[in-house]
Amino acid sequence: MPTAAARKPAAEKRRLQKPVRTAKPRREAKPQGEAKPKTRDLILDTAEQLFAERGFFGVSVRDITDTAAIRLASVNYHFGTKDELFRAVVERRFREIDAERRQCFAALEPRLARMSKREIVEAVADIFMLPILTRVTSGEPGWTAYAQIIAHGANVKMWATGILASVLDPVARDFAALLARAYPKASDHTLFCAYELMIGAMAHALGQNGRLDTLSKGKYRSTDLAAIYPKARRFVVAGMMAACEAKDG
Amino acid sequence: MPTAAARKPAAEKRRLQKPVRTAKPRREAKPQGEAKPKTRDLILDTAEQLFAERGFFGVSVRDITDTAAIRLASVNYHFGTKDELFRAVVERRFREIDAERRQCFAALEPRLARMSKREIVEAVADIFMLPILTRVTSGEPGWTAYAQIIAHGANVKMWATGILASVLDPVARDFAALLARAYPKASDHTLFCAYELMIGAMAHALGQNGRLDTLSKGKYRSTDLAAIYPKARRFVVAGMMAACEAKDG
DNA sequence: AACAAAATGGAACGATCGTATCAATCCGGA
DNA sequence: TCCGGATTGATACGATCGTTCCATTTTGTT
Repeated sequence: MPTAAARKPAAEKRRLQKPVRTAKPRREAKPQGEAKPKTRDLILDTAEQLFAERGFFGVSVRDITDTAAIRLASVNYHFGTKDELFRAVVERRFREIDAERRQCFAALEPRLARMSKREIVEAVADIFMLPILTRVTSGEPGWTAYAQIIAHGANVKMWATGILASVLDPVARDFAALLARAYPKASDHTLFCAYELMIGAMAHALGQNGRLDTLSKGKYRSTDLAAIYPKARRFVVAGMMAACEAKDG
Repeated sequence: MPTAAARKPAAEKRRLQKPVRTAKPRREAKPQGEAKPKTRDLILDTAEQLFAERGFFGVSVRDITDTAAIRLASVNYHFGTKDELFRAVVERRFREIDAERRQCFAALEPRLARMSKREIVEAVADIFMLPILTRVTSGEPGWTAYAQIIAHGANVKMWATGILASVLDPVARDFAALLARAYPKASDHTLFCAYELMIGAMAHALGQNGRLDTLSKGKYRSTDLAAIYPKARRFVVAGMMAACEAKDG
């Protein structure tokens, strides 16, 4: 069990003592188009894995560099601070997911007028889940780690309204707007609640927290998302429809 | 933004260097029945608040003692290690919640045979939520913090299968067994999935992560659980029924 | 081959970490 | 009033934290 942590005032004080950032040589994106982004991606992959397991504060930069067998200065060179590294870890995967989601939205738009309420709600669930689900089940462990980081962060105010807000917010509005097409008379409160409840249920499933394993004494696995998703889909579709159809909403 | 963290091998190494615990004078429970549990409860309250805000690794013992204006040694005296303090924080509230839930189960048992599927599923949602919901909405901030700690931990494998497992596990089985009374033909996989999906949705709402505030630009508040719960209840009841009624379950 | 830029290796800084020690103080029962 | 255990104050220790610096090596381009 790891133990240490950091005191908030400390970091602030240290930063205040040296306010002038010494214009360090730091790359934003690699100029070479293809072959050798070794260290940078290795840092991202390793950090992603460790952040997923123990959270931002549970991982030190030295944990990452030791695991990846690289030197401490490389992290500072490529990413600057630990915060910026975390942000880079999240944004790398998010870009890919977000692009696919936007394509799905665009493809859906012309068909929307002819879709039933249920079909629209099913589209909300699928557009949210399928892009990340297919990647998680594809086998690349990085996507599982990313899903866990999001599941983790979405349930902590500090992250959900902090670093992750820029990632979570725009999509949320898109989804709520889509829900509104099925339920134009539902209030914003109802739409946002329905969406957030879906997020909670889906994130809990995506997080692969191992509870299904212990509850079933090893008979089922929380990593078997292929078996879980059909049930999760039914759950959230029925849930969102029930929430949005309430008279008082 | 706080920064530091701890390296796992470090704590283990340190513990290994001094394996003999020097039988310290540490109380398990206060002998005095009433008036003066000042410091001990102050530590618990402060730790609870900070753990809820930044998580276990985001809070140092000195954060707690500084905030509470007490001395560092008192934490070690009353609780031993930081891990034991965290466990004590969780278990204090859990005992109260768990007792009430067991009463609810007992009170429900004689009526179960005459209840509809829907009524049983509604009972699952209510018995899970109402004990903690009434306390959170009662105004004591400690219960909000506790809810956030659980919401946080339930979505991280490390906690959900670690320290929190002893808290989450027995209740989960009770609830799954209750669900099985409504859906005797549903598989364990279906029942556990339905229950866990409810946990995910409810925990996300209980966590009061502030996303409802930002999404609605301040119009609604994620802390207004009285407005959210009716919708969450409809959501999870419909969701669990839909999940359990699937033919392939 | 030569050279500037990109990247790494190695070491260090000061701050903070969890935990422990121990004398001084508090406090209820005798 | 006194006394012994419960509790606190003050301080310390070694380890680890995030971050930085600079000399050295690698690398792409001329």
